[in-house]
Order: sequence, then C-alpha cells, then structure tokens
Amino acid sequence: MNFWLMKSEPSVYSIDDLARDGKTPWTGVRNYQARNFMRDAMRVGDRVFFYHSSADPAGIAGLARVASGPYPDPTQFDARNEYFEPRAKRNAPVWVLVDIAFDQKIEPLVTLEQIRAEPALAGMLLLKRGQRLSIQPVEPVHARILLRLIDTRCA
DNA sequence: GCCAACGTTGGC
DNA sequence: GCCAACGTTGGC
Repeated sequence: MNFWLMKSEPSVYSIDDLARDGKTPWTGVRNYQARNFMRDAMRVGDRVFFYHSSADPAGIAGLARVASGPYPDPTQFDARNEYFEPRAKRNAPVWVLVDIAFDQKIEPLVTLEQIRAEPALAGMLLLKRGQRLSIQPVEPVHARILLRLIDTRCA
C-alpha cells in the first residue's frame, strides 16, 4: 500500500465536500505527472492525505483512500466544461482519474507550518521549493510521522 | 494581489 | 530541439 498527498482548494472542493459525498471522481487534473501517478501507480486502498491548498491555513485536512482504478476523466469530453480537452477522443482519452473515498476529517488540520516545524518531515516533496504538483507520493516514513501527528490531535 | 517557480506552447 | 513568452500554482 502506498501513501499519497492530493491537493484541493477548499473553496472548490473541501474535505467537508468529500465527507458529504463519501466518494468522488478526482476530476480536473491537467498535469501529466499527476495523471501518471493516478494511471500507473495508484492502487485501490492506497491512503491519501487530503491537503487544502490556497487556504488559510493550508494543511492536511483529512484522510481518504483510493477507491477505484484509473478511468477516463469525463470532463475532458464536455465542450462546456472548463476542463474540456479538444484532443481527447472517447476511444483515446488524454486524462484519467481515480475515485477518492472519504476516511476521516482532521480537525484542526495539520498546518503547513506544523509540517515544516517537524524535522523528520523535512524531506517531504510538499516542502520542496517550487513544488506545485497536485498529486504527490508520500514516503512511508513521512506518512507514519504524519499519522502520528494526526492521532495525537484526534485522540 | 504579489511574485517565484515551474510547465506548456509555439516560432524558428 | 531550443528557448522565450505565456499561463498556472500556491504561499504569503
């Protein structure tokens, strides 16, 4: 089982939205590296740190899990959708996604500042300068520390 | 709203 | 295939 970090702007789709929906297709990813993680590396049951970006404060707001294999992102076929992809054909999609299922809300969230303050997390991709990838792998050693941080506040 | 950093596009 | 211009991300 692998760990991932997936960013979402809470004003667009928050952990509360995921809690309400239970499960959601992760539409709108338009970055090849992020797509390739979903297409090639994610497995059903992988755990996901749900990260609120462009938020105040930004941080890990919940836990989720990968709930499907990869399949075409339907928004790429919809000419009225902001994520429309003119190059995509039904039999040759460009963008794929997975479903994400709600696990747990983290309240208060683990802020970016708190993540930065933990020396053992210094190697996380999230903290790398200029790193903007919206889907990132999380190393097991980092995941364990994050889960411990979360446990202490949810106990 | 600013701006650094990065990915993508397109002219050559 | 280079690289400048442009658009986007995301913390502040």
